[in-house]
Amino acid sequence: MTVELGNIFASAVKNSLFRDKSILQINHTPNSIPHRDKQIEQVANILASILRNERPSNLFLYGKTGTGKTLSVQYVRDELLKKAMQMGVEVRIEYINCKLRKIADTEYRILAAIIKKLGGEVPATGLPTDQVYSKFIELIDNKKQLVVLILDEVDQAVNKISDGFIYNLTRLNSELSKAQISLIGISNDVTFLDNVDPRVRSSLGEEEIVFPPYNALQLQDILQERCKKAFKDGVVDEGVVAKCAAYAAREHGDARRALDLMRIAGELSEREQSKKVELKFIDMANEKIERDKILDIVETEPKQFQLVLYSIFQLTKKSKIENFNRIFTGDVYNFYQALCNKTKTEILTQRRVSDIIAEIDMLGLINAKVISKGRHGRTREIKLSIPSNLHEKVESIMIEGLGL
DNA sequence: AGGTATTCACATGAAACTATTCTCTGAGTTAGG
DNA sequence: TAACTCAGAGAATAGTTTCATGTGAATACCTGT
Repeated sequence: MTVELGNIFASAVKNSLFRDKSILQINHTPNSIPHRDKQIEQVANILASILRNERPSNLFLYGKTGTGKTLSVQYVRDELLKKAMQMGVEVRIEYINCKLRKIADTEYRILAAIIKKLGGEVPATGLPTDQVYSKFIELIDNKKQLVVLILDEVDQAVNKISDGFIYNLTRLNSELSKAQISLIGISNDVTFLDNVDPRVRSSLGEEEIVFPPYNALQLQDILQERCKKAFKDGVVDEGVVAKCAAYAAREHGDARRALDLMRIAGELSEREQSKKVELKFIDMANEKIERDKILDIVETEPKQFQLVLYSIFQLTKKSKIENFNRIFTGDVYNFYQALCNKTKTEILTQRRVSDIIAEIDMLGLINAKVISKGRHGRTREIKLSIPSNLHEKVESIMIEGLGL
């Protein structure tokens, strides 16, 4: 039996609620950035010295996710490059996201990524790091120019690698004869500069700018503006935008989250053949985002993580039946060992499993709290924090993934 | 009763090891002149 | 003799093990009343 797809497609086109969905996508760069005037101005002020051919101060930006840091810097960068072009000033401003796994999450790879952006070539491995440094120097020092490196999510890089590499970068200026480098560090972690080598702190933090979270009203503005362009007229009510903003404001004012929510709510409304984006779709979108995130994590984590998670899963189940409500690291490890024997997998040390538990905690799948049981030692008390309507689905994914 | 010292069961840290992937180098091999 | 092949040395990285040290508070152990 053939399904009549023609109708589905036809109505999909006709009933589209979107004018331009890409406006709500996270990589979209809007041409105005509301409620960030002050920060943009500050960044611009500091970088403006480029136009006088002076090296700008190193700059450090921090604020939670989705507070417009990256967007603001990109914006200033674009404007500045235009201006510099007009004035014939030699500048390179390169943006590197230090969190991208396999691309720029180690000292070597960050350097390699920069070099690549500057037009050089570096093999993925096999070269000593200092050789990569000299290649970098060679590449930029051939003429008088200013090089600004924007390092997004530096905190990630630094606690993965050590702060030595930022120090190296700042120190590089003394080895350059013609060119000069400035750094712009961007971090989500407000406390990042506190636990970092003082030399790095003073050089990277020559100037600091804080991006506070958006409040619900500001988020509403942002959403309002984008919705006007992204959706067709009359599709989104005032109340819907307000609710969406309120949801995101609860999550530490994350604009990215708000936009995602809006976009997915739109998609869901379309799928349901609704003429408008209704309030209930915001709720559904919220659930869907959460759900997709969890399922994605569970599917993509490596086998050992799944084994540990599966152990926690089973123990949680057992604890409900037998009524002993608390689960500790030791319990998990025992179950895990048994599970490894059963699946003929090699058993990791408790040390490692302890770290894995901590990592699963970071991912938000469980809630692990270090507690002391007094004479009975110190452990993590572990609680599953996957909503119960997903349990079945998650369990089947793991069973399949582990071949149980 | 009130105070302190112990002790448990891991947490947390640092270093070292392993396997894999990749480059570079130089010895040995090959083919053409 | 130039070009080519291939093994071995050296690097980077991810994931782990080994060794070492840290730790919060329930309990055991005193002490003096």
